[in-house]
Amino acid sequence: MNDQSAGHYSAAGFRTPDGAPTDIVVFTITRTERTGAKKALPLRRLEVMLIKRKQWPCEGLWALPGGFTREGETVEACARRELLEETGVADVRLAYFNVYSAPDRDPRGWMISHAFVALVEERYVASRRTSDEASDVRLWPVEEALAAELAFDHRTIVQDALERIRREMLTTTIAREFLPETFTISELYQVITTVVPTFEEKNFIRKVTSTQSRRGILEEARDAEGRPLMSNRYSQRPAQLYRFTDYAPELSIYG
Amino acid sequence: MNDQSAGHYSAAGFRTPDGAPTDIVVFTITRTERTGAKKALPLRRLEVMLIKRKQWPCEGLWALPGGFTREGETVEACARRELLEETGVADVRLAYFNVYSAPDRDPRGWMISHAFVALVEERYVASRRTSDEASDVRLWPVEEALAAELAFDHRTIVQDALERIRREMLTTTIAREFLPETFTISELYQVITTVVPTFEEKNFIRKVTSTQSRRGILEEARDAEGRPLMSNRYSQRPAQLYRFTDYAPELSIYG
DNA sequence: AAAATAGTGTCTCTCAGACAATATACT
DNA sequence: AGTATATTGTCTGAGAGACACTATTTT
Repeated sequence: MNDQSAGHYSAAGFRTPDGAPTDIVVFTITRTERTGAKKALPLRRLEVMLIKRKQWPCEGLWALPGGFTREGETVEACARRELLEETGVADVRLAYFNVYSAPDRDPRGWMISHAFVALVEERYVASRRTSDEASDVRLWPVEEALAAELAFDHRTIVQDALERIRREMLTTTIAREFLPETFTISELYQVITTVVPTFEEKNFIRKVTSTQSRRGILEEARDAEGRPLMSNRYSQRPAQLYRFTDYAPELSIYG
Repeated sequence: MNDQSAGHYSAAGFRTPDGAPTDIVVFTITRTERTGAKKALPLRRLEVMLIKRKQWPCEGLWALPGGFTREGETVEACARRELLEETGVADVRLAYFNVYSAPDRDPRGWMISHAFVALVEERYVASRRTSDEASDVRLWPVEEALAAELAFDHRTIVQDALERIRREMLTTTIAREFLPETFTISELYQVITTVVPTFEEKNFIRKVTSTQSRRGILEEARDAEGRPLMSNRYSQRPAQLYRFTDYAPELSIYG
């Protein structure tokens, strides 16, 4: 029985977990302007935020940010707090996606970990900094992170998170998390293919724009006088700007 | 610090959870043959398995089956074990779907619960029985269960599980979990509408059968000589039997 | 003028959706 | 024969997909 839990029910004297940590997979898309004077879309790359561990166990290995849930807090509150403490990232949307409970996953003992995923614009992670537990915080290209040796079972967690956002990128409007409020169709297409390299739609603009099939997920951006807002930031000819609506399409395999 | 965890790492002396229980939401579709000699589809109803609690806390209230994870077992193994111990249900597919960690969710202390959902044919739950912890085990029509006072936060958990299977019923082929190996289009349609009452497709047979839009999720059942297998169990004119293929369609809002 | 990217016209094929018509077998 | 359910025929309008063409701006 837990000596701090006097007065609490003991589950028939069973041993209880040594902790309920959280791990947060923070994805961002970095943008690198292409060299040369040509107007062109920037290079985009999907990256994941990792911290270098200072302490045993897995000292010196790169790991996901995260830490132990405290009494009186939900696991989501814990994830939010740890993300801020360890990396300085605040005010992001966190989505819970899985639990990791293999008995040998953590040499410190019996740890059942709760994994969250967050998608952020690059500027949100600009404020990242080191902390007591991390000697370094940096963004890793996802493929590199998956090829490296990470602490604990964090490679599996990153892999699972990646599969999750790939599915959601195609079935929900989470692309908006990586985009400014208004954007061109090319930018949207580029974001989607950055996360899901296998995505290919020939007539993307037609599909996403046509009355029926777009199902109203996008609307044209207009100024106060109702004139279409355009952008020629990445192109010669100005492109129409769009924004996501609040509409959430319902998908079905049956019709 | 946990006195049974001598030799284990202590998370800086933080208090640890008092348990990591699991809760399992078992859905089934009951079939009741309609009275009268007419050939007709049976009445189907979505039901959830609940047990009546024998002990404090929430004594006498209906609750989800579940229990505490033991050292050396994953939360999924725990869910499987508890389901067998408490209800006699074995060999079902369990899907993890959420964690419940509100600090006050369990009067016994700090309990972080892991919720699983299972879809089973009615015959799987025929073997249900009572146990040490449950004075009764029975299937509740889902709407009744959601209107009743359930133990802990189990009403919320059932609600979340229901939303989850409603989404999956339309986006995956989980309908197969409620159907025999071969079935008629009418049976499939009935299963879908039982779980998702708002589902309505006028020309369902055309959609699910046509080359393109069915995306190959169904195939006609045939006998050894290649003749189509038919069933007139629920109809005058025999209906073609189908089975699900292994094909998992990929959905997208972008095309 | 040439290049680069945005967007449109147009054609064909298929599907969605509606409804009528036909098929099968029970009462 | 009448009825209940399954399945097909047929028509129309709309979209998917391909590709050539036009538009706008920079170099």
